[in-house]
Amino acid sequence: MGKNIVREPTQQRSIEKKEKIIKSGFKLICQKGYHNTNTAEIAKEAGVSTGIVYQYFEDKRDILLYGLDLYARNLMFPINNIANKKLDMKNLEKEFKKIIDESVKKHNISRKAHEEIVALQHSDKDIEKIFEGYELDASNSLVSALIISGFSDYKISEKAHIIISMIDSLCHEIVYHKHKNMNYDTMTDLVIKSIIFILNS
Amino acid sequence: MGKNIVREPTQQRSIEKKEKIIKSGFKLICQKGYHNTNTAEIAKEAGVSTGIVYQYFEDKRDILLYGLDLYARNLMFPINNIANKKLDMKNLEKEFKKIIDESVKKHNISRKAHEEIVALQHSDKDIEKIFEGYELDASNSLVSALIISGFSDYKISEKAHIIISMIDSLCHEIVYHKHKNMNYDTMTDLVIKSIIFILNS
Amino acid sequence: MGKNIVREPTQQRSIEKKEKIIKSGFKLICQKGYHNTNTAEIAKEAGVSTGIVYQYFEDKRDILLYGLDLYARNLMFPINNIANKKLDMKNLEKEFKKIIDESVKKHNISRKAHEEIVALQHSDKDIEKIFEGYELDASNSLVSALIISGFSDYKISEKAHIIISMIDSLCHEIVYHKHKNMNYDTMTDLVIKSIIFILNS
Amino acid sequence: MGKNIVREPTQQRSIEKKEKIIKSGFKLICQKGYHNTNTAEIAKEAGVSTGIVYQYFEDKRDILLYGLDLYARNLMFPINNIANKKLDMKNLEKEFKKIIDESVKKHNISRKAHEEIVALQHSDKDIEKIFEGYELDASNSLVSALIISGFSDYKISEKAHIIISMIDSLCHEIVYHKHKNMNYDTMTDLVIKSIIFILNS
DNA sequence: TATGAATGAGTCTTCATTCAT
DNA sequence: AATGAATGAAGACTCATTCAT
Repeated sequence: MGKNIVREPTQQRSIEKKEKIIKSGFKLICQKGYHNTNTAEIAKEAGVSTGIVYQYFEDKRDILLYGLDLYARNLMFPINNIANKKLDMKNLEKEFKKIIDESVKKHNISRKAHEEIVALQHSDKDIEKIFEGYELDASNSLVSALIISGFSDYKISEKAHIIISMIDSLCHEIVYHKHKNMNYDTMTDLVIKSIIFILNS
Repeated sequence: MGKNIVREPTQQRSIEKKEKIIKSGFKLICQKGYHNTNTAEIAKEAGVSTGIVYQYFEDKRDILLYGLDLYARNLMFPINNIANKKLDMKNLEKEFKKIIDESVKKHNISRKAHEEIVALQHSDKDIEKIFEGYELDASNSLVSALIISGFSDYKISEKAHIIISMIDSLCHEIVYHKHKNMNYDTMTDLVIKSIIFILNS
Repeated sequence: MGKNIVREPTQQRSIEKKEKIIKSGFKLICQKGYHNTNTAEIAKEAGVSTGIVYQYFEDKRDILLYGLDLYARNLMFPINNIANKKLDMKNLEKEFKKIIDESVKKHNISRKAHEEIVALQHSDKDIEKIFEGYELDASNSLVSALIISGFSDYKISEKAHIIISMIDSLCHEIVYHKHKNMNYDTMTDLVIKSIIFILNS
Repeated sequence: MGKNIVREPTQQRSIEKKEKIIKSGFKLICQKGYHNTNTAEIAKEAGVSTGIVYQYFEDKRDILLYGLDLYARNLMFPINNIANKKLDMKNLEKEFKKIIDESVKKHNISRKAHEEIVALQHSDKDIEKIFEGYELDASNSLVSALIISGFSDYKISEKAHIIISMIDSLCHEIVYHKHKNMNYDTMTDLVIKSIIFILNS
């Protein structure tokens, strides 16, 4: 009967506790998967009792939602950060090298986490919505940066999407380095050249 | 906790029954997710009793493993099919258009299934291994096709990897069409041109 | 997601098991109250595991509902049994004495049970409905018996209702004998005379 | 498990606070049932903190006990009010009509509350005792009124008990009017006549 | 071989009660 | 005296796995 009352913490210590739970929960979920992580573990990891969790969160899923909100955007779509940044057209290679480097740096989320998060999208409509938003933002972000920088908007959505995909794939390869025989510098170089090629198409 | 005795069926009817369970299990897992599918459902879908499942399979996970083995390679990595195929160098655009079209066609696995399978990789070391193998195979497949077709093997692994990523991303976009405002013909065209650019780099 | 599948037992042993659970559950609920009885106890009392309970019943409440259906009508409204019975108009006192005696005998449900059941009505709309039906049946039962026996139907609903209330109160007093100083024969006699007085009003 | 130290408030403000908690608790328990009302809600309704509740009360049940003590007697047994009142023997019908009307008026406690309170009796020995006292008081009350008014004390306890039961049943019927087709004036009339008949038996 | 009833450990969630401040 | 955050035991329910038939 009637939704549980979820307290919105106002005191500093409470806010910290809530964040601790989100952090611990998100960490464990990323490490072991949502279904393999139980609330007791989350509470223990956060150093609180199981009961308190339900004063800050609707339910287990709610913890995840907060976690995504706090950590996922940047981790999953670091390209968002370049919005409204003007690119130096004379040094496009350098510019994209920088973007890729930053993306790799931001991609400091474990491979497991990344895949778990991707997977969670489809078992939950809300999560799916969140991620569609992130993707759209990333795309728009790049589009606006390109237009500000003077690129024509000819086929710009499609170009942006392909570029983001390429950068994303490259980052995954570099960060998770599944294929030991791959030369990442070579790959990066190839990707950057392709991006510039695409932009000039 | 001693290992369950799992019978390896020899009779035709038994073999069919085992395959039916694998098929039903894989189907349901793809549709609803591994954790949202229980063994009773799988048995029911397969038209067998819950008990019999454990005569053919170690446990629930085992059904999935068999399912992946039977169905995942082609569904997840359709590019595997081009191994040892010689490409017509004069009509590379057409050749890659054909590869992409086939990939899209093979990608007829639902988005849910795809994401579920991706997710499962990280909760299970064995599944992860299976998929690394698939990916490697896909890469090797393309590399060998390219070499047979006369391409130099200069940076060939890296190129193949990027190309596969691009085709994969494109397929997802086309098949799941998350972004309604994207023109897929334009995208396909851009991707093909980039691939050729990469190959000629 | 999707209601649990509740099996309707067909085999004799299963039917017995289901009835055992209902019986045990109803017994415990009557003894200790619905909220003070947990599913583990019910299962233990019935000699089954907790899991099996949920193969036969939707949930804990469902056990109660079945229990009411099986046991409550007669226990709570024993007067139902006189439907379509012709009363001997020459010996009305005897007839009602018999009805009261039978009611008392049938009232072999504990006071606790009775009160718990009454209480449950108001926390559950379905249970309330069930009991309204029982009450109505009891009333109709008496009305029809009276009319068959030749009583005029003048104010017959109101009379029947008052009579049933009186018998009910008397039974409770006799069965639960809260008031030690009460002479039940005297009370019964008074009640019977009042009933006849009412019928002749 | 040592008994909680419960402070007996002496200051005016504290006394008011304690009463506020009792009132709020009793109100909520009557509205939603004892088991569906939690201490946090009671505290909130009373405008105090959850912690303070345990300075005034042993436990949750204790609040209820106080509530019953303060509010239940009159609500459940309005006939108590006629104690030591002399009845006008020439206008007995009018007298009992008045008693019934007052009882109905006093019965302005919701049906839910009434049934909840009845239910609580059997899950708790102390509550049971309290109610037995109330009932006895009601009975004695009527007996004394009758004797003062000149009735013989022949079978007087039994008569009083039956009369109280009849009035109680009538009130419930009128107040909760479960049976839509019942004419309450007719019923009241019948009941009064029966009462007088009983008294004259 | 096959059935499907049965098991019981494990999970999420609630809430009376306590305690640091 | 008061607060309300924190505790943790307990309960309903699920489901992979086993077992009697």
